[in-house]
Amino acid sequence: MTTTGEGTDQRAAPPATAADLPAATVRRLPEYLRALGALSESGVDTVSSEILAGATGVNSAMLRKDLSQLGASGMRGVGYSVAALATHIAGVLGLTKDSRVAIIGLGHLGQALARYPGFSERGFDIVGLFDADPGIIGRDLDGLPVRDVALLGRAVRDEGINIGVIATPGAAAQHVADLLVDAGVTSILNFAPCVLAVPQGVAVRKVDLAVELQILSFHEHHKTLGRSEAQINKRRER
Amino acid sequence: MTTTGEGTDQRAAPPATAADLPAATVRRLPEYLRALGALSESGVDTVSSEILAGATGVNSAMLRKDLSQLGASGMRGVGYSVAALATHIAGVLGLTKDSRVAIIGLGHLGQALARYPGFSERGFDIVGLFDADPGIIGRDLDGLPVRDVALLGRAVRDEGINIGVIATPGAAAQHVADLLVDAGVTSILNFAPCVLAVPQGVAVRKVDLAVELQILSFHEHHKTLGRSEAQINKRRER
DNA sequence: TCCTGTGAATTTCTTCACAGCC
DNA sequence: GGCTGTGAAGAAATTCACAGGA
Repeated sequence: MTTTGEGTDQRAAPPATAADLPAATVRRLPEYLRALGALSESGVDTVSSEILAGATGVNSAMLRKDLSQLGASGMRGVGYSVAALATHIAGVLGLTKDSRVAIIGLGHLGQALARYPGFSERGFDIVGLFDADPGIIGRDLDGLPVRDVALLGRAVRDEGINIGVIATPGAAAQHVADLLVDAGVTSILNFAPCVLAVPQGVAVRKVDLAVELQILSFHEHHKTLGRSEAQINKRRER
Repeated sequence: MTTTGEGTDQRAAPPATAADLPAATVRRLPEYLRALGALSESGVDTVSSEILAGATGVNSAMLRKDLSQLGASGMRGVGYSVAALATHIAGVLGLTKDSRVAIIGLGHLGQALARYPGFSERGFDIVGLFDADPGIIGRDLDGLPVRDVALLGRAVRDEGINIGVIATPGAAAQHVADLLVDAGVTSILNFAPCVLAVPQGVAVRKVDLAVELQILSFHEHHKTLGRSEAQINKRRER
């Protein structure tokens, strides 16, 4: 995973809530949700764990275990209600209210993120764009102006921004993270190739595009040595 | 994370090679490499596991275990040679020879990827751009023309492309993956929001930007519900 | 003394396999 | 018969803790 910022909870057993879901389960929930959306559009209204697992590349027992941990419940002999399950997962993920996102750093990647339709489609409103480069400040991206990063803290407070996406060069990323944290943001998605230091309680997820390619490079490099293991891929008719 | 394509190895013990590295270790190697590069630029030439672990956000015992599995070896009482370790890791990852990458789908995201300097900086040469949209085919991106995706198979073979990056809409992704696989590509990085079916032996890694935000949304949603967390502000370090 | 390398313990994640309900 | 929910087993990943070399 390419992720940091997880909190470790060593507190004496509190009443179990959805907040106690294993990290591995949380990672899979968005995937389930996407598959459910696709099924829903195809007019399917009930689905078995076997089918849904196939559509998301996981084992069906794991899927059932994940769902039972949510408190979601299927019907024995029948399966899960697509609509009910989607609603339930969306609720657990907190997608019932839209999040307000700021993107900091509007180079090529930041601009692509700003225009990525997948964000607004899934309830993430991009409400602020910030950069430090005077040559970029003032530009307009699909109706949103790029503002000076010096205005970031105030904007976070005034505009209810709760997620920050950092797409700056590595050298600027820590400074931006500090600004976000000081303004009260507790969720950060970091595309810069560096590890961010943040206080406990702030969640950081990191996506490094070059890292992904390097992992592929490893597989490519060692494939000749007679291995395979893709296994998620049961082959499929096509 | 938000990643797939990892293998589970249930084969009877083959001669141990670098190819048998645990998936979790492989995922961390690029991160170590990046940190080593930064140290190297700062003129540091020896580093302890404690320091390097700090720079990459992992536990020092895990770092040592990872490195010892590579066959890399440090000097007791001293640490690791930054240069030697970087060379060693790059070798294991197969970064000694440049990879040849094709990007398929040149919407906003694909264009940003095509221009992302991090790829070429780390030895990934983008040598082909492909799209199905006549309005995009023929455009020029920093000197590379966007070609018709119908030419993809031939280009893979003629130009030695060994990694495919899919940045198309979800509906087109499986078709593109099939083209890549049929042409002999065995490493695919998928940005489309769907699970790809590929034969065994093909490595697929998936990056879904919206998934990352949804995971953050979960943390955001449950942070308030989480127990008091009296000392959310442990603050410190950086 | 400082730091690596590693067995053992621990925790987390995944799969199996089957009881129970429709 | 089909399918969920789950205890128990198994595998993987992580951390501990310390022996031993420089």
